[in-house]
Amino acid sequence: MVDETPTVPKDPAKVQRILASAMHNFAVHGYRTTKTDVIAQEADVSKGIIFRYFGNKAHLFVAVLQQAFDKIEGVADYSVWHNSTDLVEMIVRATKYKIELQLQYPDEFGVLMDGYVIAEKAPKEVKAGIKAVYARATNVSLQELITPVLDRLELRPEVDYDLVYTMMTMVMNQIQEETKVFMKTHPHAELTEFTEIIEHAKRYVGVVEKGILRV
Amino acid sequence: MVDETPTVPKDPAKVQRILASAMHNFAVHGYRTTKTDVIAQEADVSKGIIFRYFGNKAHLFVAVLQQAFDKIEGVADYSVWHNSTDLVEMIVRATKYKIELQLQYPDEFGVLMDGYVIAEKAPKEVKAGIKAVYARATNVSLQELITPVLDRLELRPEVDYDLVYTMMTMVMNQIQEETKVFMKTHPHAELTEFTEIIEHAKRYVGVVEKGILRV
Amino acid sequence: MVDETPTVPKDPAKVQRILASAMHNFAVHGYRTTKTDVIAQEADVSKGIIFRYFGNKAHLFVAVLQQAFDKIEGVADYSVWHNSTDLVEMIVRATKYKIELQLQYPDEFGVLMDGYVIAEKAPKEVKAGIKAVYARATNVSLQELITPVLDRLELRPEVDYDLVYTMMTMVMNQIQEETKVFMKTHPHAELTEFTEIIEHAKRYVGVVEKGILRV
Amino acid sequence: MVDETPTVPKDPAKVQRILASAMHNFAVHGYRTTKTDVIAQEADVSKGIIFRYFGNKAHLFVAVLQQAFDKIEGVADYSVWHNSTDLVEMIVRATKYKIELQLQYPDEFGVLMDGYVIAEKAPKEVKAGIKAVYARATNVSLQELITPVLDRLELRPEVDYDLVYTMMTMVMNQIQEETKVFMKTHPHAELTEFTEIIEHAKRYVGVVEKGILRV
DNA sequence: AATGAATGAGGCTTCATTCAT
DNA sequence: GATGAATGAAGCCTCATTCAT
Repeated sequence: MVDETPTVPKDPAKVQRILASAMHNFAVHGYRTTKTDVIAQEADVSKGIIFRYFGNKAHLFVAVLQQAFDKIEGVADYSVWHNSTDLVEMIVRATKYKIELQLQYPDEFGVLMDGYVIAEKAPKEVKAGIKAVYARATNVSLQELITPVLDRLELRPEVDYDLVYTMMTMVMNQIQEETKVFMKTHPHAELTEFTEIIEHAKRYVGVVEKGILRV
Repeated sequence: MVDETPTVPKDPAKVQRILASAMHNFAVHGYRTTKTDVIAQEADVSKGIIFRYFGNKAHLFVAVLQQAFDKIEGVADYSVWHNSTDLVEMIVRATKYKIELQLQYPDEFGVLMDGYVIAEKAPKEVKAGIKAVYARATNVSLQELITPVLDRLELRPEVDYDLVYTMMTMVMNQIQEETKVFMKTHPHAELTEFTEIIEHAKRYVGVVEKGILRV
Repeated sequence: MVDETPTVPKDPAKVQRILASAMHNFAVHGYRTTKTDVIAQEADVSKGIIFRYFGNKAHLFVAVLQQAFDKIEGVADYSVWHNSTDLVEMIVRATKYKIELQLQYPDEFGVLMDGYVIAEKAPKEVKAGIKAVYARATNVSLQELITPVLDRLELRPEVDYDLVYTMMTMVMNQIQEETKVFMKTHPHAELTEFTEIIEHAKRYVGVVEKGILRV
Repeated sequence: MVDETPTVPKDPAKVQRILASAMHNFAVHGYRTTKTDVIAQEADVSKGIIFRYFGNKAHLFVAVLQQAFDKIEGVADYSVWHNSTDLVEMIVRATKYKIELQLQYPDEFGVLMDGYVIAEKAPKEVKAGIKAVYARATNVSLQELITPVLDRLELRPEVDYDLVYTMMTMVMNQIQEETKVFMKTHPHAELTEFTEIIEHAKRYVGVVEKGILRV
């Protein structure tokens, strides 16, 4: 990894305004449709400074992606996940927490959500950068978070931890999707309005635990 | 629904070649990266005719999306889904069938997969069109396909059909994802090479049916 | 050598107008200072067509250089040089002829004159192209044109053909320089107004033949 | 002569560093390709001061050109030229001396060499300035240096001093060119390696004196 | 009706110049 | 007076769309 723009002193306030503006635009409009002019304008900086700070649009995108990760990662409170006695409690906590994050950092979530999708279609200059960010970011695996909870449970013999991990991922994805949909129709919703989704989460995990069939 | 270009007589053969070429390009490169020049060239058609037939690139994309749906929809053999005695059998049949479709119509699947993602970021002219297509397409619900099977099962009291439907959707999405990943690394794979994924499908439905916990 | 822009049909009239406009601008203003907008405007074509035809500014410059060579080469009448009985006659003919060419193709001469100078400072993409043009162009050497004349002369023993060739090159360069200066102050001069320069040429060759010292 | 920036107190050390840095960059990369950032950086000076001291890039270039002249002029030892008994001796001395200068001040020579070429293509703001420098610089004419030597020689009747002067200029130009070529392939050559070029110089002057024809 | 060459608005990027500190 | 971060005009190039043939 080469530092793209060797040592350009950066005004942190401006860097943040640029990243915020870019974050928002990339999240809402995607990579290609976002114009550097607009980013500059919304960040209340000159167009030139973007290139001074980030080299080019592609690098800016990668920086945005990285910041999205860092921000989410930085505020992530894994204790929320760990100290649960059962999967339902865990999914409830996790869901609440994730929704809160999403309400607080909607653009960061937006960018991360389709960052990988974008990577495929993106000019190859961005591709590598994006993949690098994602690679660096996959340190904390959901699997190891679930493990302690599973250790307290007695699983059916044909069920291994990997299977549970995958099932929980499915549930999280589903909740994520429901959240996304709800947020689109209720942009200014607060956590309390998501009770229904959390109820869903419980039911999904209920199925994962006990199945749908009467014994 | 607006008819894009009022009354233009169209050569069906050319329409098909254009749609096929556009389908492939949109699937592989995405909307913005795909160039009308290339579409025209691969369709062995003049560039002008694309605009005469479809008005503009956005409309063409919507038409492509529509055709993707129609094609998939047209070949869909719902009997495959219906006549199953249990969910595992159903998911196995469905998965096999879906993989076959994907192998046969990779571009159609590709376009449909990120059509909705694209919709968000797309110039608003396309947005409505895409949504319309997806709206029209959700007629045949997975739910009603599952229902006959569920009617034969005895469910736990707190489980309703909607819940099962959602759980099965999750499983299908997961399988879809696994298939996509596998196909990227094995572009010319045949159905027989997907046995592992089908095994996964079975296990996922197993969990949905019986849960992970030892009774 | 790769054909830069595979098979773009070109309107010869426009190609010529572009080349002419570019030729003039490059000759007068140099590579960097010349703007593609201006070239297009003066050629009465759209900006886009320049890139359609020539790929980019660098390729356009090389094409201009090549055409300058071709044009000069194409009209070059080497018999003018050959059939001379002595060096003075030869230089007179050659000078007249070269002046005529310069009056007729001032821009071509201008471009060729500092093409090599430009090459040094030019973006490296142009560099190779320019060198290639010059390499291709050095087929007919001045040396072999002079040789037949020299064969008829009796040279002093310490003088070889190479020396004479170099001396004649110096004289040609000097005449070239004088012509350039004169043309700058008399842009619309005709051949008859160059008699003084031709007289100079005679005197220079006179010195080359007989020296300045009284025997 | 316009004083570019009326009355700005200048730190002589910085002025020199700027001029040196600019000299080198202009010599190596040419006017357009040279960036003020790089000049400032290499001069270990802020970019702002360049504009405070020199007004703009164009004026800086003129100043550089002027300094190149002054430096060369300042170290020029005309006695080298004067006290020669014949032209060959003179050209040998002169050539050696000029090569030494060139080895010592390559950038100054480089700038002067294509300063005039640049003048033509330069933004007209510079044009006048450059011409002014060259005009001021041609005070000491080669002609008057040669004159004393010529006074000792007996010339053929049709040969006047002007003619000799021009012939000697040609020779000097030729030598200059050969030197330039040699130095490009041998950047760190020392004077002793230029013996061949000096031999050439002798031969050229030999021809100027005695001609190529056997009497 | 079809063609595909031509158009030009619009995007990214550079770099001389300014000006707040 | 000096600094160097910030500015934005200006340049190159792309590609959806048009229109003469």
